[in-house]
This record gives sequence, structure tokens and C-alpha cells, in this order.
Amino acid sequence: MEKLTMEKLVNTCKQYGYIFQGSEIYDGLANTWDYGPLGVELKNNVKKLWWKRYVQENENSFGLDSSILMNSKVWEASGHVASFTDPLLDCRECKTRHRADALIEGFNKDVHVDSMTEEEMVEYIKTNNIPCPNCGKSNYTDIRNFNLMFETNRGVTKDNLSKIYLRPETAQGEFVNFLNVQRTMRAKVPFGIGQIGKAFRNEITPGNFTFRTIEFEQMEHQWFCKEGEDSKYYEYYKNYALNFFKDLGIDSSHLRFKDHEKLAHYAKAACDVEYKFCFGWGEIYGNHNRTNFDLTNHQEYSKKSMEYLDPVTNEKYIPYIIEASCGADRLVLALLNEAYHEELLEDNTERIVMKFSPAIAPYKCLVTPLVKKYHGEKALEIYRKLSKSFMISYDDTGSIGKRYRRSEVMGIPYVITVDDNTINDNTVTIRDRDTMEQITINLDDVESFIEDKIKF
RNA sequence: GCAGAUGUAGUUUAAUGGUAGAACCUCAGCCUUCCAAGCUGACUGCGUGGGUCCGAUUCCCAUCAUCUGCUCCA
Repeated sequence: MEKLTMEKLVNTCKQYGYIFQGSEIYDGLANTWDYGPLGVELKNNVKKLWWKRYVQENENSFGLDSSILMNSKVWEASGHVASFTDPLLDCRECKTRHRADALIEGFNKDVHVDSMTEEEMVEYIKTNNIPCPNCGKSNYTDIRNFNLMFETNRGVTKDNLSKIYLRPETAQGEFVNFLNVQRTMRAKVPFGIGQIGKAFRNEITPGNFTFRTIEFEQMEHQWFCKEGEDSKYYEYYKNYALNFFKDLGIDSSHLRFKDHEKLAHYAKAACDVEYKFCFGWGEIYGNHNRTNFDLTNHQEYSKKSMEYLDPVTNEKYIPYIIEASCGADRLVLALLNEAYHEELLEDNTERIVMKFSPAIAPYKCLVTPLVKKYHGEKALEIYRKLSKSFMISYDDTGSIGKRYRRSEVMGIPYVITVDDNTINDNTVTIRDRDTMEQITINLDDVESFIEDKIKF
């Protein structure tokens, strides 16, 4: 197989209904993508299985769906209002872009950049003639601030009081509801809160198909635990994530851990799981030890106690948080990468086969009549019956071979063919895409056969 | 956002300063009893907006989008 390129993947996704460009008829909107009929099934399956692993089966974990719009104070407490703004400037000579604070820090480590205003930063760079790391000259544009949070306004007036943000991460929803969940579920620390939801970031960078978008979906699990036990759970959730990815059908040689060299303002330890995309290694998951930073800050800003009272020891403390954060869109992209196969046929033509594990496959099976004229009616009847249980597809156009092929690029793992035997003996032929084996089974057993295959 | 490249049907592509031809795909009909068969027919395109010109898909400008870097991140 030739090397997979992003171009091929984008084309395949567009051609067969996985992912379309956002607002396409208006020439698109940069970094937005729409999931088509196959894509939405795939993504829904991924989310469903994530929920199963992280909330349903994960003892002492609870679900949540918090609001995208939150009180602006949340983002002050989280540090996003202050630190999500990048002071950027360009080198006029070589056109590279730099962060003003990084330039100054690189020039003189002892300078407290955090306490400097923009004007002071510009002044400092000018008076010290800090050279461009790329070309060595010192000729910069002014600082342009780039806030990564989308802003909008509540109500009709556009004053500062009404300014609200689209959440840049879902995590704060779990944090501000920490005590609500604890109280209503009578939860004892350690316990977890899982949430799937959209987040928004005003990214300036174009980014490898759905890998970096301005609107994206996160699957996050926050584990609240006692300080001292945090490192243990940090390690636990690293491996938990790895197992989850393997269960989804990702080859472990395409996965690796990557420790963060620079930690975010909230983290004590941070580690990514990266997937080997066709464009290179890219993060699909982040494992963070957020300490008690978030809850402490919320306590400070909201003036509400975030402390947990241990019923056994009567000890009061603010729990540590181990965050398991997974990008749903990135994971789907990884699975599309993983599924993409080109097969060379005897007649030297190529076909694309999307090999998803049956648990996540958009359609679980295709029902097709061997000959429409003779078996079409029976096939439709079977299709209608099975569609009550699974997402399945029906096709009776063209030759039977063509239908098999079409089902392969749609990622359908099983094809059920209806023929004379179905009508006479109540049996159907099921072809397994991965083994290419055909088995004949009784019609009444089909449902449990598929059920068994798509177990997760 | 900056620098570079690109933009012709759903996909791959051809030609042209006088409004575009093909293949695959899709659909319909005929045929067809297990892996893209065949025949007949149908649908669909010069990213968008300006400018030059008698006339622009072609030349120029802008814009939008995509790709590659810079930066950032789930």
C-alpha cells in the first residue's frame, strides 16, 4: 500500500459521507468540519464506548452535561482570561512569528515577564535589541494579542458586564459542579465525573483536517482524590486510556506516551498519548495531574468552600484532580487513519477498504438480495426487522460484487445476502469483511450473531 | 495572522482569449444467482467578486478555501 496522505483521507471522507467541509456551499469556514451520515455514526459510537468505559463501568464515576456558556468569573478563576492571550509579534525581516514573552525569557531568564505590560515588553525588546531566533535581526511588528477564547455578549448591550465566553475546555463544568455531584450522588472521594461536550478555541493555525478545529468535542473524566494518592491514579488513568484505545482497534505500535516538557499553569504532571497520524505523531489524549489548583481557585473567586469532608477521618481538604482528556474528533480522525486500507486487486485496480472494529463501525451490516427481482422483497423485510436493533444498510443496485465493494469503503463489517435458501430454508449468507469467510446461518440467529460481534 | 504553493463535475483529469472533453462514481432501464461484468440513457464543472477586453475558465487584482512551514493546543 502506498503511504496514506491527508489528501487521500480527506477525499475518501468527503466522497463516502464521513466528513464534509463546514459551510461548503459558501466556500467553507476555515477549520470547521461537518460529520456526514457515516461520520456521525462513527463518532457517536466512539462517544458511547468512551462513556461506557469512563462512566458506566468505572466504579464511582458519574456523568455530567454542563453548559457551554458559563459565568465569566469561571474563566478568571481558571486562568484562561489571563493566560489564554498570546502576545504575538512578527519579525519583519524573515516573517517568522514569535511570542513576546518567550523572546524576553530566552534573552534574559531573570526578567519577570508575567508582570510586564505589553508596552513594557515591546520597550524591553527594543532597548535590548533582542535578536530574532530565526534570522538574528531585530525588527519586529507591534504586539498583537490573540485571545484563544471566543467571546459573545449576553443580552443586547455590548458592555463589559455582558461579555461571556464560549468555553475553551469542558473541564471547568466538572469542577464547578464538584460539590453538586458529590452531594447528590452521596459520593465519597475518590470519585470521578465524566462529560462529553463541545469546546471552542479561536485558533489561528490551520490544522490537518479535523485535528485542529475551532470547535471540537472533548471527552473528559476528572478523578477527585486525596493529595498523596494523586500519583497513583495519574499512572492508573494513563494505562486506562491506552487500553481504551486498544479496545477501539488501534494498533499499539501507533500509540505512544509523550511527557510534557513544559507544564501548564495548573499541572503538576502531564503526559499525552500520541497517535501516529499520516502527518506525524499527534496528541489524541492528555493525562494531567491538575492538583487542587482549580478547586482552590474556584473557592477563592467564588468565596464558596470547595472542601470535602472525609466522613471517616473528619478531615477537610480540597481534593486533587487527575484529568483524563480525550479529543473526540481527534480520536475519530485516528480511527479513520487506522481504518484506511488500499488493496491492490488482481486486475491491478485499487480499492479502498475502511476496516473499523465492528463495535465502532458506522453501519454494522448490509442486507442485500442476490438478485433484486427474486429476493428483493425478502431482503427488505429482513432489513426492516434488523434495523430495529442495529444501524444497518440496504442495497440492491448493480451487481452483487459491486455492493460488496461499496460496503467495504463504508466500513461495513458484515454483509448479509438473501437468496433462494433464505426463502426456502430460512438461512442467509453472512460474509465477514476481515476474514472474507462466508457462513450460512439461520435467519433467527442473525441478530445474536451480530450482537456478539459488536460487543465492547 | 505571516511566507510559499494550489483552485476545471462527487473523484481523477484534458484543452482553450470566442463560455469546456474524458474516465471513474452516481441514478434509471435492460441483463445478471456471490465479489467493482455488459448494453442504452441521464445528471453534474471552470471557488467567489471586481478589472482589462468586442468577448475571460484562460490575463490582472481582491477575496474565500485547501496544502506546506512559523506559533499554539484536545
